[in-house]
Amino acid sequence: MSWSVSEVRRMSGVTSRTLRHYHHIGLLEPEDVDPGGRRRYGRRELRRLQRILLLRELGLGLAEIRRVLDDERDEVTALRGHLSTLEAERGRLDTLIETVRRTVDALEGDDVNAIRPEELFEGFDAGRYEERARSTWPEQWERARAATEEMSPEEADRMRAEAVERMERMAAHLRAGTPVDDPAVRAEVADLHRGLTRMWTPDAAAFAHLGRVYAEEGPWREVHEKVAPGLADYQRAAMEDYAHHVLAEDGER
Amino acid sequence: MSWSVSEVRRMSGVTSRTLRHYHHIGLLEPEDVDPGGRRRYGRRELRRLQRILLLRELGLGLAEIRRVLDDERDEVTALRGHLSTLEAERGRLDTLIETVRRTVDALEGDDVNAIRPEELFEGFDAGRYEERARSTWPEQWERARAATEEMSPEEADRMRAEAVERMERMAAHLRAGTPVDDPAVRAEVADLHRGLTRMWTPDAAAFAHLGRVYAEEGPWREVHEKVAPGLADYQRAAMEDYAHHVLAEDGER
DNA sequence: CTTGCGGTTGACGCGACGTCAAGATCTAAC
DNA sequence: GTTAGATCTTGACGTCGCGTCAACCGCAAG
Repeated sequence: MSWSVSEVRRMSGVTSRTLRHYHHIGLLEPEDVDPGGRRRYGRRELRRLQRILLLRELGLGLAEIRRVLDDERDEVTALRGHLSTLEAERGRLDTLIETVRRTVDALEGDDVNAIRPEELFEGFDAGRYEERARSTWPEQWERARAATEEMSPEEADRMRAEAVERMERMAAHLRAGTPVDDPAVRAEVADLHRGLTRMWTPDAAAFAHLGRVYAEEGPWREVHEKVAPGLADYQRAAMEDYAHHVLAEDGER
Repeated sequence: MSWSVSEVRRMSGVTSRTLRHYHHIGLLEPEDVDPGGRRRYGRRELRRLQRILLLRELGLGLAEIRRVLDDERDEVTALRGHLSTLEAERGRLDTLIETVRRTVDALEGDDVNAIRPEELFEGFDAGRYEERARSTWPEQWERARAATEEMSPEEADRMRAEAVERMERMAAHLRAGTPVDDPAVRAEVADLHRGLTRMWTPDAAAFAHLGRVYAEEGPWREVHEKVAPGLADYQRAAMEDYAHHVLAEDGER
């Protein structure tokens, strides 16, 4: 008793292409092939196909399925390994979904979540930092002061708005659990760095220091934390990573 | 101010291959290409790359990203669409994980979940059905009776064990939410059908009827429900589908 | 003899690149 | 000027599980 491709197709619902594929990769060989080259499947093959389909439905890859069926690799072990893969995947999806949802909310500007720059920087007093900046990098401080002085109010507003946008994007990375050395975060920090070069060009040490200043207790930190909890520290870590691995000459691999 | 491939790589962490890929598919064109053919990226391109990386991190495909960036397609709309895709995917994963977990439990034979055939068929009385079977298909009933009479006790045990295994597999399909016309379920039912042919060869009507008998109130149903709630009805549906679409000549497409 | 069915073997396509392989070009050292 | 070495280029194949043509072949019925 043996069955042709179309009979197997009718019985099991798999397409002939799938059967050919399984034959090709040696996962399911026909019982025999008649002189005309047509495949014939016996009872054993149908049982095997049945097991293949069950395991496939459970999400195992064909290579893994072959290992289970041929090497008689322990099915339970294989499935348990697969299970943790699946759970990790679901965890990834969970945070991804959460991140996308928040990003949508932020972009929508729901009035509730909307952060207006004026409000964010309200009561902001950089005075405390001026002193130190002036004494540590007097030249850069002078250039920065000159640059900000030349700015029109509209320009200043736009800069603040841009800063908020950057914070929002950074917060998205933070919520996604993206490591600080990920390309996307690197690109973001690189952009921040490029933005700063309009006033001065911080080297590795200065850039890392700036990150730490942002994260210190004080108005800078508050502004960041108002956008998202943990943002200040996250950004500091990202900036330090950038300083070490990108700006420092000896930091590259 | 422009940057070479390796500079961009250092800044953003993307590989040169990725940049070439994005160039190839027109997602990110270099600002210009010098006479030697080397790519150079400007500030605009870096900003674009940054947005690409953010959207990619949120799980969007490159085609979708291009649509958002070029046609200025609404970012929020795109993300919301994406969000529902992600949520559907997570739902799929949820049931998949649950199914795999239960399958592992069943295979492990945790003593707790182990269903011993003797126990399952304990107190089983097919007598109520014999009457009807004998009157409806007298010939087949006679063949079945003869076949079972010839069986050794070991054979009978093995048959019961096989029946339990089949029920377990069916239960896995049920819990996975697999539709009854899925290849994997078809293959399972086909196997059941082949098993029956050792005694007789039911046609479409008889096979569908057998499915309904299994699902009726009574010991057959109880045996199935003991393995998994809903199994009796699920199997009936699967058998009816098989009868209509596979066994019936006019049922195929 | 033709038509049609059911089967066959390639081969490309998908998505987002990784990974060689072979050659071209730029930079610094000699 | 030459040459080594770093950097960069363009192909092209591999991944995973098949879907989807395209072209052809053998067999039975009209």
